[in-house]
Amino acid sequence: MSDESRSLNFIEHIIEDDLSNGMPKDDLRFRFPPEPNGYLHIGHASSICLNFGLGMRYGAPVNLRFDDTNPAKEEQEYVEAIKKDIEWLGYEWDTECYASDYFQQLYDWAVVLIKEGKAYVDSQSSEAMAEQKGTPTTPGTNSPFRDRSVEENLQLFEGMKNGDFDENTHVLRAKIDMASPNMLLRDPIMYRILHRAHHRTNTDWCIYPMYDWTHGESDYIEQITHSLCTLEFLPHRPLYNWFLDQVTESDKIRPKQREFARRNLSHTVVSKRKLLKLVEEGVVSGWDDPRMPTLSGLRRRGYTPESIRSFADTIGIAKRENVVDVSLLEFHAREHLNKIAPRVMGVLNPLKIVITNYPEGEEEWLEAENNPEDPSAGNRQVPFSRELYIEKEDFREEANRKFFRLKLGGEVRLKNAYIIKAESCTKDTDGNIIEVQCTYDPKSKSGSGTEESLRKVKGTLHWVSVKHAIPAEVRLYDRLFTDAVPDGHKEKDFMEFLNPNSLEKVTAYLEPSMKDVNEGDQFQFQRLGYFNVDKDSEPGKLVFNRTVTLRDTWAKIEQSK
RNA sequence: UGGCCUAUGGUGUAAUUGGCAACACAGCUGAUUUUGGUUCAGUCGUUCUAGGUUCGAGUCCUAGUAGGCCAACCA
Repeated sequence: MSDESRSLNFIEHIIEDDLSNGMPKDDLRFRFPPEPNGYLHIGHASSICLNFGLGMRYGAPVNLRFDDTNPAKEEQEYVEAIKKDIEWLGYEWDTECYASDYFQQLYDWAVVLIKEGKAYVDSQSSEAMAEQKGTPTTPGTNSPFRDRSVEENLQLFEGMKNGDFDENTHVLRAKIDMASPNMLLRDPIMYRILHRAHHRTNTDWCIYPMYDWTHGESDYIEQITHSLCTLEFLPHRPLYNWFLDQVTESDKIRPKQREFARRNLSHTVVSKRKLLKLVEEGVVSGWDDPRMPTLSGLRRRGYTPESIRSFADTIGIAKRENVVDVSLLEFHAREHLNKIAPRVMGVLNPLKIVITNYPEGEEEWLEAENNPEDPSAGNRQVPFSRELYIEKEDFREEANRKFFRLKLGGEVRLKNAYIIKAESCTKDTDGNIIEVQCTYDPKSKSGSGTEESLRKVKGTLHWVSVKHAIPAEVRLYDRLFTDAVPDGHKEKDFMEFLNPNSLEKVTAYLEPSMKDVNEGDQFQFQRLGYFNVDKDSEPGKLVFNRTVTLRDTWAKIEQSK
């Protein structure tokens, strides 16, 4: 992938600077460090594309490291889901690592810190410690246990490790500065007691290291050169460096943490906590509900990895707050799907038309192009007969000349078939149009080359033959939230902005070529949008998801009225 | 109100590091089209404010304003 024309983002500038200041290119190493406590979402995709993209750009290894220091929240299920998502995106990690692999090393280093008088066991309640911590505007005060002897600390810490104490009775703290203007430097907790089984170390440990103590040291152990994280960790950087100072040897690479702004997507939320709430409250069917901004949801919805990668590449990376409009993501989906999705005809909202001058009982199979963007996709046959379905919206009894569709006395082209003219229509007792009687011009057959077939008529409609149509469930999705930034309101909960119409299920009628499709297959239903086969499909009962509609300038004209 | 970060069209991101503010999306016009799709052409619109340094400032300095982050035994 050559992208020489693309300008560098600020992270790449930092790396280029390091390189020109003598860092050997071969030293470069990155990592993607998810916590296995939830599913990856579109925000993570940016981070994945950043780190793995850097790896590809510089030919550097990228580790996948699970930040699994909290057995209370983390599960193996998430590990598997995360690996699947990264592979799906098309990236390969160098080494699969776990912070839990480093528990012993971390413990040994903690003992060293205690011996050097740089860490101590505090035996207060969390409330008491919180109180002593002070506030951003007032300094904290020292813990009464801050000056315990090294021997006592060592003994207590070992007791903690051996499971001699209950949870919440002791913690190990770094001895830094209770008056620091940076709250994180006010004697941060390094270890807490947790009598919990860990998904990998089981019950080997009764104490678990905290994020700050773990992350930088893990980077150091793996010899990561550039540890990239989101902006909320920026105040952690001095602490990251302080911990690194305690262990770094001069002949080894000292990782550097740099921070970028997390990407927000409009009309959704990207926070594991909020997404979890949607799942738990049954607002969506699960983490992979096609309305979810999770990678598994987007995948099920029909977004391709290519489209997500090009999206991530386009929005780039920077340090300011941002809300990327979801229409940009949709653009990338359409751009890719337009190239690869075979075209088929399907009617979502059927209206029956009868071609009165077409012989009863007769049918013929017409040639249809599979993809005008890709001639190698070939052709297929679609059946034509006397009774057809078209979209309800494609017929009006009367309409002005801007309406390029079927109206009484007017002509349209049926895609791949004939030119028809609407002669009359029938209504039910409520006045709803239930059938349109049309005539066709037998000489106007598509591709026949006749003078009639070359006539220009303004509208072209998609259609299916009633007799040959396959009914299928089609799920039409809309934005999950009605507000562009549902969690951006101080007084209102994001749940108040849920879109009640984010899912509509209809029975559609599809051309018979769709009989043998498989889960995940993607199509363009002509004039409607891109759809894929959902995993809920069963033999004889197809289910489709609408990935995204086609660009619809007609809808815009209608809306603006 | 302590510390830190950020501020460029409607949105996102650039600007050869102090030298003509650009790219994509969205919007709007038009052309092409057997998808009101695609494609093509065009168009709209931008450096938070006030000072300062400089021949020259989006970029550097000062002050202000606005937004964000920080007081979990979460990450």
